[in-house]
Amino acid sequence: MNKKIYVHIADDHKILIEGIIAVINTDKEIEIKGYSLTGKEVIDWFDEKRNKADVLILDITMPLLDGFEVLKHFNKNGIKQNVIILSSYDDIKIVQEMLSLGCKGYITKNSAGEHIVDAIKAVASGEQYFSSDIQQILLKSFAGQQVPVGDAPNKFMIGTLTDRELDVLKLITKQYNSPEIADTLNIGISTVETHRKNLLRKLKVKNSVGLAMYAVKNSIV
Amino acid sequence: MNKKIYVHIADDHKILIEGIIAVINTDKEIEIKGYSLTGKEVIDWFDEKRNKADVLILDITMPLLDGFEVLKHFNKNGIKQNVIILSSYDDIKIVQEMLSLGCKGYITKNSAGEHIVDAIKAVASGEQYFSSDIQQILLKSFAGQQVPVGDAPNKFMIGTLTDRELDVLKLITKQYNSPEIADTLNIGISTVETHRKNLLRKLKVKNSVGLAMYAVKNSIV
DNA sequence: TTGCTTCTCCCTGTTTACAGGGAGTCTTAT
DNA sequence: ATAAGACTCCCTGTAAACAGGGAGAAGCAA
Repeated sequence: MNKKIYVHIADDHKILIEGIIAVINTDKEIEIKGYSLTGKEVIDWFDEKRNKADVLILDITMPLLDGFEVLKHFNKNGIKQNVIILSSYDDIKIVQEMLSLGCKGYITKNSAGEHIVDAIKAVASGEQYFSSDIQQILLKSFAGQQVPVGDAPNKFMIGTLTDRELDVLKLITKQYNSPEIADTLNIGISTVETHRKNLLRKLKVKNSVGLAMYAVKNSIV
Repeated sequence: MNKKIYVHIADDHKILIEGIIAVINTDKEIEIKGYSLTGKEVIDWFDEKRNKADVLILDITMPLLDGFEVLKHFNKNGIKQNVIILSSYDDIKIVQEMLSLGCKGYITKNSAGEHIVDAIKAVASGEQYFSSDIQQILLKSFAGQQVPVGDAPNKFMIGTLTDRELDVLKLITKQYNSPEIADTLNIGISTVETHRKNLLRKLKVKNSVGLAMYAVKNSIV
């Protein structure tokens, strides 16, 4: 038998984590090396505490920092980490975004537990792994005439949004006003309004509602 | 040892169900008698198949029919069923709505797995059970001067919106401002703003972005 | 008839968003 | 070294949204 595969799990629902641990523990080859309930905990676990894991099971929706931000942090700091996204989202744009951020696997929470075990082993050995529903939508996006039709300009613009603009946009969709956004991001209100102006201009929408609708259509939220 | 407690689980995430089963199986007193992935499956399981369970673990967010609809169906058909809500929502209004619909327990997915076992045993013996975070917000709602009983939570206000309010809401999502909406509907700006106020109050959102997000989530647009 | 709801419109304010500028610092790439 | 982009903050305004009231007309049901 080869050496054990060490796994870290990040999800904001503790019950789900415990469940996954229970499922995984049926396999002698895999060992859980800790878990996190927020994106910040994940980063701390890998950064400050210098921990290591062969595979990170990562949820997208988490407090403080979400899965996107975690992967961005890894990339920015040159951390090479095998990541399997475990999410309830099966949106093609989210999957593509995660792939471009370097995740090695993507399974939905609709999957059976055994698939997690399969995914972990596959990714640990350098392969990729996608649950069947994700495989299907990936195939469609390749075979079919590429993504939804109408928003060619939008799709183009999404990449041109800066990190900070995305931060502001996400908070706008949470019904934060400018002072609240400023407070959350620790920047001035003027700065928030500058980002707002640039968002309105870049995305060619009229007002905050347009920003929110854009965010929804493009699965930013 | 007394007789076993039979439990049915309903959640749209199969992984979570498997996890809960794994956690519950550590307790000899409790036995899983089936699970459902949608609200419709739950109703079928209890109705058509004449199955019984001492406790139903019920998620709120599910396809076809959600947790609210399941409880409403039980009430309408005179089915007395011990229900524990297992949800990621910790909103006081949702908790109160569920209590008024007759649920006997409410635990969040942030809870530890052992709390599920505790909750099942408590509810099976006729008691109520709330996880600590739910207890806190319930206490707050009693202690604080806020008594938000009158209105149901977001998801169920949709039926209470009037035709005119829906007209306004749809135009808001198209990034119309109040003067433009007034012009489109041939009514006064004051009237539009009255509808806006009522929408904000009924749907319990902060601003137009909240209205737009609500419209998207509830497939109004 | 009485009561309820919807739809309409008005009033007085305050707060926020939007428009259109400028400008300094910092990092990154050429 | 210079240029470009990102991020930050400031200014002056106007337009719109939000908050909390009141109130009349029409329709419908108990």
